Amino acid sequence: MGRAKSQASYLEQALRADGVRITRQRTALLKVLAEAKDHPDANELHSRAREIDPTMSLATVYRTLTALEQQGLVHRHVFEGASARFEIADARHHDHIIDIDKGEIIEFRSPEIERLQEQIAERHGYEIVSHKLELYCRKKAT
Amino acid sequence: MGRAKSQASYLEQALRADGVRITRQRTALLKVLAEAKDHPDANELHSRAREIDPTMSLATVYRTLTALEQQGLVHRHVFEGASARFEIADARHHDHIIDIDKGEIIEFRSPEIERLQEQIAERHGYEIVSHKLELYCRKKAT
DNA sequence: TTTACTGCAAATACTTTGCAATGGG
DNA sequence: CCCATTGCAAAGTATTTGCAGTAAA
Repeated sequence: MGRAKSQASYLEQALRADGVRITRQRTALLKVLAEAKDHPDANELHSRAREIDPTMSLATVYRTLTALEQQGLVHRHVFEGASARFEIADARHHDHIIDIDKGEIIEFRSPEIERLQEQIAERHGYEIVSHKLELYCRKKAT
Repeated sequence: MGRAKSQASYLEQALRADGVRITRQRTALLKVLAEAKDHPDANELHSRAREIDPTMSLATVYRTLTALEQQGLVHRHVFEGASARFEIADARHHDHIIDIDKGEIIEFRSPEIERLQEQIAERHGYEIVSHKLELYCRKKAT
């Protein structure tokens, strides 16, 4: 819980530094984001934030998320056939396994794949600005 | 051109085999798909097909694409912040580099990365049903 | 002839935006 | 006190769908 709290205040600092005002609604959303262990969508974040501040509107959730995303503080993931999901930007980049039955998201990291990606881009005369690797999976029968 | 023509009639065969009727509109769309060297979206396919059959509606484009996708004959790609793009399903799987300045799409293949993906899924107790690897790139300054 | 397919317009689903009121700094 | 931010409702996008008419096979 210390983790979540400090993460939230870190985000506030970062926003404030950019001349952004910390409102009641934003404090609530940041708290919800910092405490989320899953990858909630805007609607889910709205419900959770409403429990802290019932005046919070969905529009504000979207506006704040967009702002946070533009500062690079939050990542927006658009998985197949679903609405966008959000998570606090982590220092260490990771990709996702999507459990197509349960909708669960599992994070993973593969420096080895990243290296290969760089090589491929290089080979085509490009430099990677961002990338997306998603594995749509099903639990193994076994 | 022979390539495109035979590809189109192959798709017709495959559809027909499934009890799907080959209409004037569908013939036009299949032709357009087979001739496309890029990755057009529904709207673009609609414009191109209209030149062959002006009665073609956007709804029919979407309906036919959905049908083709369900038969596995066409792939739908949803790149960041853009509408879905379609291409005839290729025998050999490939992933994409997206030129974020020009919007161009470059295809590439990496059996090495595929192998690593399998390992990762395996390690988490999953089997991959499908995956998506997209490199959002910018031409190198050199 | 049968019934899958079509165009059209309306419906979705998610996200963004205009506006007047509110409140953070 | 000023202007960024808010809630609300309306507007956007991209895609899907209901319906009555049309046309493959």
